[in-house]
Amino acid sequence: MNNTQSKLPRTERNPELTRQAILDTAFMEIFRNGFQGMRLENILTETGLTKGALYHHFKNKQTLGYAVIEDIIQPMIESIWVKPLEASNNPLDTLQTVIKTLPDMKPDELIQFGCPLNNLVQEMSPLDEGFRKRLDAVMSLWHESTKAALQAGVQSGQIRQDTNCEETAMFIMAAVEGCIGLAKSSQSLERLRTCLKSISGYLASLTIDASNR
Amino acid sequence: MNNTQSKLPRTERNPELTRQAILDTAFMEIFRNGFQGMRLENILTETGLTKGALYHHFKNKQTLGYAVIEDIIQPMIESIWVKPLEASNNPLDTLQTVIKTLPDMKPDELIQFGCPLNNLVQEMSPLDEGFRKRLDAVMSLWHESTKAALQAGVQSGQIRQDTNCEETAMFIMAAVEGCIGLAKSSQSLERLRTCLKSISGYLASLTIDASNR
DNA sequence: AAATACATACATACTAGTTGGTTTGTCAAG
DNA sequence: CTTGACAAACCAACTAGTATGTATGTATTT
Repeated sequence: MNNTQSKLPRTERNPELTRQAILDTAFMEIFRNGFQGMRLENILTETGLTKGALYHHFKNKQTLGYAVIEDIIQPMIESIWVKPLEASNNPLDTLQTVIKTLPDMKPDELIQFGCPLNNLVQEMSPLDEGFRKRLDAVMSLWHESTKAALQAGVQSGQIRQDTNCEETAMFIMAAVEGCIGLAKSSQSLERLRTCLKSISGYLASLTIDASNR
Repeated sequence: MNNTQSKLPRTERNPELTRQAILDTAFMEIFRNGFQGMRLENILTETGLTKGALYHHFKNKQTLGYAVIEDIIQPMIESIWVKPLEASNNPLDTLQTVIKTLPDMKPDELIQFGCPLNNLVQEMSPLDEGFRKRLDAVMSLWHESTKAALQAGVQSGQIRQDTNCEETAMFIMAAVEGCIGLAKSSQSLERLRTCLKSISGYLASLTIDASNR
């Protein structure tokens, strides 16, 4: 009787669905055009909603942006990085796998628009402290799980004991974002793959057999 | 008699100075707020010019953006990376030096606003093909000089023969941009330094003595 | 169980401010 | 005296945000 399947049941009221539809659309608009380039009007036409609905659920454009970070981007990072690494019994291998399979998820979007998290960091961190804090919090989540994966590699004897996991984790994050960003200027999936491959090479250089110091 | 010292001589006419003043101011505004966030009005107030002057020298906002890439950002990349690497008789060492001394140039700006080139790549590449092409051209310049430095390292016997200089150069660029971008979310110069240090570590892993394959 | 009261979830219409861009005029230089 | 290099005033489009109205759901009272 009730159509919870359809995205936006016009006749019925479903605040949860409505809010989620706004968030999803806002995310894609921000992903494509940046936060400053996002137009509320586009969200309304794409969702079929009106200003009243939007401003009922969100105080203003800024807080809508905050909500996109917390409710869309953070869960995204958690599902791609945090959860797989936590669930794995060989986090180092999982880390390699995640990096390697990254371009397979949504190749077109990844090449064209890059990383939603990094995009917002680069655009909004210097402009809005509220953005910066929330984005930094997500980065910290990612950093912690990556660091833990490396520490597991050290404990399992896969990685050299003298590895600074804190710094190495940061470098891996930087490298991943750098690779994705680099592919954007050339719009080349091939370039992204080869660039990510270098990260694997770097990780390999941290293994015991690769060192003879 | 003529005051070429002052930025903008009001009474006299100096189209070259005027154009440069617009470009310089536009660059800083783009650097801080992004291209979409840049307001022509701000450029006018900061330069003391009017709409007439701006639209005399530039057709529209878009071509002003293009000119900033070609006349400001490209020379910047050339002076920081290309020229030092070309002039050096030990390009690999010079590469290390450039990376290491990067945070010393304009630390505050670098942490707060990141890399002007990468900022524009991330923001505008997906939105405007004209931007993408021009930005990709600058990236290619940077890539060529970095690749040449690595090849010099191979020829001098500092780097392993089996190194893929093309791919490694791309990875270094990605890593550099990634490190700068990472520092932005935390606004930490310290983090930038340690992150860049990891690039040196990676370069070290390419040297002959570090490999035992 | 029905009526009342109130809150939630939107829709419609409008506004104030912004912003890129244009038109026209003017002054200096070659 | 013609062209280049600006200045001043203006315009049309856009855009976030608001004011107001309305339909629907829900709790309370009787």
